[in-house]
Amino acid sequence: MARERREIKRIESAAARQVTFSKRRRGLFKKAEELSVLCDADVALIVFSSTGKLSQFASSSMNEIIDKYSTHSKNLGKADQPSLDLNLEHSKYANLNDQLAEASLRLRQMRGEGLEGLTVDELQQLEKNLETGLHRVLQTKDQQFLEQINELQRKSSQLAEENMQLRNQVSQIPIAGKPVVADTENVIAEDGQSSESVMTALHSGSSQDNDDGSDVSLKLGLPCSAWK
Amino acid sequence: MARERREIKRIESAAARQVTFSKRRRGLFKKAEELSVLCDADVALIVFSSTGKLSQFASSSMNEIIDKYSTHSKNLGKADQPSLDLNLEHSKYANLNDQLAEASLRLRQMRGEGLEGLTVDELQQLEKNLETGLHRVLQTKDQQFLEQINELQRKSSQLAEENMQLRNQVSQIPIAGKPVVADTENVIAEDGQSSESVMTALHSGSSQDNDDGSDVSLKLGLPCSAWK
DNA sequence: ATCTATTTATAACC
DNA sequence: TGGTTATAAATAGAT
Repeated sequence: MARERREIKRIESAAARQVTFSKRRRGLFKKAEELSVLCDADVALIVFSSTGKLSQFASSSMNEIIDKYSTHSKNLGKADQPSLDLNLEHSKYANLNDQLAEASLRLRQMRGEGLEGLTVDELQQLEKNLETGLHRVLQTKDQQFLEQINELQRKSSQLAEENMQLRNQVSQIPIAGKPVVADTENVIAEDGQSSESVMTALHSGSSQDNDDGSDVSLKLGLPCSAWK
Repeated sequence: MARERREIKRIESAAARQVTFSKRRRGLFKKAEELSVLCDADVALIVFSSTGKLSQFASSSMNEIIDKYSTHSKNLGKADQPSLDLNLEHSKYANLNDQLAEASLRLRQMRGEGLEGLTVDELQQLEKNLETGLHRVLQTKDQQFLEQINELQRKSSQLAEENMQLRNQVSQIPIAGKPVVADTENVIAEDGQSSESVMTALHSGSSQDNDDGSDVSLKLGLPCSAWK
């Protein structure tokens, strides 16, 4: 059931055998439990690895099942007492199961499924919850965008400063020909302007123009993959 | 593992349970044998159907494996029951617990809580889900309002008709004094008008003016508690 | 342990 | 029960 079909025959390599044992054992136990739950069957599974290690599963109690098995061909079906432990475990389990079912139902309803049986009041409550949730999600998203923008802005300022220093250094290298002072001033002016436009976008349209916010990084020449 | 995922939970329909039992039991036994052959393991599998029928598999001899199992159990402690069930119950329990935690987290997030750790992509997915859910909830609510309105309209028409018949009867009772014909005509005209206004509300503002829709029943004199 | 390409198992139908 | 088919799971082999 995989890359290649594997012949059902003893695996010679001890390492491979161990790996397969581990994987298949898990699957076997899972299926044993599923059968017992789905079909209300009593299942007992005992496995000894080739190294002699024991694994076991029993849907109720191993001893109980083995007893039942032993006496099955014989005569008496004796009344076995369900242990206190089992009952307790079962009720805890059932309780958790109920909670999970409840949570799943609510999730489905929030996704807009299974609404048929709801009253108008319930629908309105759901609507309110959804609107609240949506609002908070949008707020959080906005906040993340703002943080990204701030971060990008910080980086760009830093880069601009480094840039200026580098240009200063360059300008001090004696070169025959034209001076570079005018060039440097030009660059500083450009940086100041772009930084200010970012600030503007940040304060005016932050709650609606998030996607436009993403473009800021492009303008700054930083790749999208650098986000988060 | 099929047309649809099936929740691992007791199948209520006896017929379906029987079919699933038969199919899954075959699969389980097949895998038990494969494990024993591939990995040179000693495997014993005992299954009692919900009707009490026994099926078994043992890679060597069932009694031999059971004996080996008993020996192991003794070594691990006299009371073997706790170790068996507890481990299994515990893993089942933990698994359920995980599922519940997952569902709760998602619910919280849909309610807009615990969003701090999410990436922008995750937030946008959440936003999309919320919008879809909200849209479906609104649609369902609208539909219920429409149904209520239709029902109220039907009732009001019926009442109006009864009313007219009653007035007809009343008008035929001989009374000294003024005739009642004019009065009757008046009432009929009023009913026609009110019915038409309901229709108008229904077709024009159904998707936004739901709260106004509730008032229709008040105008018609039906109590809110009669809804649903 | 984690990741895919494949093989199996199997749920819903007949 | 015994097929058929679309899908969900398991898992072999590689990382």
